[in-house]
This record gives sequence, C-alpha cells and structure tokens, in this order.
Amino acid sequence: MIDLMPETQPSAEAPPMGRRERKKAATRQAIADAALRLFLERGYDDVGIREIADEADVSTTTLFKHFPVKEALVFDEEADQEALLLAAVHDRPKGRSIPAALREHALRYRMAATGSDARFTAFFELIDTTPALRDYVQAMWLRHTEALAHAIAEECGLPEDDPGCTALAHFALEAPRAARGHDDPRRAVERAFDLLEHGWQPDPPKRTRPGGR
Amino acid sequence: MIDLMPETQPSAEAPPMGRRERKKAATRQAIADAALRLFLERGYDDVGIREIADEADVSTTTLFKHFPVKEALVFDEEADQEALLLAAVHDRPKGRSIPAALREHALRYRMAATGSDARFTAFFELIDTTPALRDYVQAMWLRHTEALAHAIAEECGLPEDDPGCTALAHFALEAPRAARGHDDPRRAVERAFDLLEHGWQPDPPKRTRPGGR
DNA sequence: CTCAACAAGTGCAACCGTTTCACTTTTGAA
DNA sequence: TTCAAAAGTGAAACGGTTGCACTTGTTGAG
Repeated sequence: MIDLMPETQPSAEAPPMGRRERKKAATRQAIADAALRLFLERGYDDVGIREIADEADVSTTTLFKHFPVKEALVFDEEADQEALLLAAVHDRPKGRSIPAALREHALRYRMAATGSDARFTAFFELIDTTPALRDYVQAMWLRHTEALAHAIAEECGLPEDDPGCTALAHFALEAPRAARGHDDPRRAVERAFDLLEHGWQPDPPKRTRPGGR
Repeated sequence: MIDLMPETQPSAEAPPMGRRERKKAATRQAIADAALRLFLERGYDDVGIREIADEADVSTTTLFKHFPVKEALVFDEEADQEALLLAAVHDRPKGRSIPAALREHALRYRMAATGSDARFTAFFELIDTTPALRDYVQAMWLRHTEALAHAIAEECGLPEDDPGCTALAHFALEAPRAARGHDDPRRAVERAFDLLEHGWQPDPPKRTRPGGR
C-alpha cells in the first residue's frame, strides 16, 4: 500500500524467489498493509501491536520478526530505499560524477511524494502529527546519511569518515528534504545540486582519480 | 554528581527559592544521583526504573514527574545547559557578534568534558556504549539546534526558520562536538569559530544592523 | 492564625511494546 | 526420503510508562 518507489527499472533485480521467500515477503507485506491502514484510520498511537498482528492474521512474535520496532511498520520500504540510494552512487554510469548521480536519484525517487496524491498527503500528515514517527524519521535520516557517506568514501578511496564525504552525503539528503514545501520542489532540488556540483571537488587521494574506481 | 557546568557566574540567577522548590530540587537531584551511580556501576540497561526509585527513596510515579523518560535521568542538566546556551546569545555584551558569543560559550562551557577527569571519561563511555543513550543525545542535539536557531533568528529580527540562522546554529553546536577526539580540542574549536566569524554575515533585515538589537 | 488551594509525593494496578521460550509447520536441498 | 534450517505460533513475562485515587506538606489570602 502506498508504493513510494515508482517504476523500478524493468531490467533490474529480479532474482527469481522461491516459494519460501515469496511467502515471507507476502507475510511482511500483509503486516505492513494492515498496520498502515489501521494507522491512517485511527492514528498511530491508538492502534496496538496485538491488533495489527490480528488484522494481518499473524502472531505478534512473527510481526516482530519482520519489524524490529513499531515505528518500522510505517517505513517498510526503508531498506529498499537505502539500497537504491547506495546503488545510485555505486552503479552510476562510468564518467558520471557522484553529485550528478545523486541529483538524478533525488529527482527520480525522492520527489514522488510531492505529487498531489491524497494517499501521500495522508501518509505524510500521519508522520508529521506523530512525535514518535517524527523522531524515527530523524534517526532514519541520520542512518542513511552515514551509510551514504560511507559508500561515497569507499567509492573515492577516502577514509570512511572523511569530512568531505560526510558533508556531501548530508547535503544530498538535506536538499530534497528542504525542497518539500517549496512551490516548485523539483526546481529547488535542481538549484541545490547545481550549486553542489560546481562547488564540490573530491579531494583526490594519493593515486586514485576522483570518480574512478 | 558530575557537575558539567563549571562555576556559574557568581552574580547570576539566585532567585531565593522557598522551601518547597528547594525540596523539589533536592528530590530531583537525589533521583539523578542514584540513577547515575547505578548506571555507572552496572550499565544502563541492567538498572530498572523501579530500582532507581527505591534507591532514591521515592515512588516511580514521582520519578516520572521529574524525568519524562528513562534516558533523561542521565542528562538531568539538559534544561540548564540549553538555557545557558540561549542566554549566551540573548544576553551577550552589546556590540559582540553572535558567533563571537557562541565561541566564548563553547570554550567556556562545552569543553569541560575534555579534561582527563576519570568521572567524565566513565560518563561519556556510558553514553557511547549504550545505543538508547546515543539516540537520545542525537535527538537532544537536534532540539538544542532548533532552539538556538530560533533564538538567533529572533535576535536578528529574521523569520524563525531562516536558513542562515539554522546553519549558524547547526555549525555552532557541531564544532565543539567535532572537536572531541582532536588532540587539541580547544584549538580545533577556535579554528572552527575563526572561520565562522569571518564567513558569516547576517543578512541584514529591512532596518536592523547585524548584531545590533 | 486559619484554612482553602495547590503542588509534591504515594502505592497500586494496568497498559503496551518487546522479548523469551519451547514448540509446530513448512520448505529447500542432499 | 530425510533432515536441518527457516518461518511461524502461543503464552507468559519483563520493563518502561501512565492513570487513578489518595495523603501530606507548603503557600498565600483573608
């Protein structure tokens, strides 16, 4: 329900899952769907774990095997989104700079939410009005920032806590976030990344050319 | 126990508290002391709320009247520190720029921890090794950043979500944090603020001079 | 001084997210 | 077929947190 990821590239990732993995995924999806539906109906705090499990027809034990904490039920696509983000850097067409790859990724995947689809609106309102969820997205954002910084550093052959990489990662995730609320979010993101691509020069390490591998 | 705030200015704030407020403060302190002692002895996760309350000789109800969540027991001075931070901006000597005031504050109050006092070391190790506390400090840092940004904006007569103010607040709190781990943290902070003071020019609003009030 | 009003503290039971445990059922592969 | 690992179960417990009805101490106005 509410697929935040538009149109995965047709040719991409389809390692044919066996029955087992398919069933597992189905269970997971059933849980997430039930949870989101109930949350939207009655509010995050007024829906208990046990009730969600019942609705999805699984035990609470099973529920927690799939989602480590209650908040994670709302962001069941987090892992996929992070993977996509890191892939955008790691698998970018050769010759393309990292900022450029991040810009493309931002425009492609992180702007879906800005459409005027009513379900998106409700989804974001749910988050914005629930302190527990606000806190969770904040922590999530940080996790992604760190993962991205790490990936960039690795890509450039820099130490994994290189401040420049941290800053770039920070910026690349902050830009789309700040763009929400602008009249033309797409344009805002473009602007931010224009700035970034001109300003950011990866500090070339000893003998690796920036962007090379 | 473990007073993070060295030497409050002698003349500052001493609105003579009545017996009531004094007792309340004492209770609060007893709870925080008991909690920190037990945490350091046995680890954060291995000490329960009920046990802390017992040790401080209060009911758990009372404990939660003073500290909204378990993590807050570790940061019982948070409110004071935030107040001090905001005061550093608001009550700075006239003519002094905001960045300069923040630099002085950072050097004065936020570097206490870098001393080689064994209790500080243990305190920070407790935090660093407890995920729940790491998460909490992160959220705390964000709250303080937002409060500071708000205070700066108000001080300059700018809209309360002015990006420049947000950035300045962010930087001013990030600098001392990043300095931890440097060989000479004090110097690192000085450097960071040197940069900041030269770089940052508050966008003068309609008719207010920057730094004026 | 007295007394009402209010703030602080109490004890207990409940709530709810989360974990543990011992157990059954499915599934993939040897 | 056989077997081990993976997925799921059910119930009970744990621990942080809250609600409730209550007592006690402090304060300030009359």
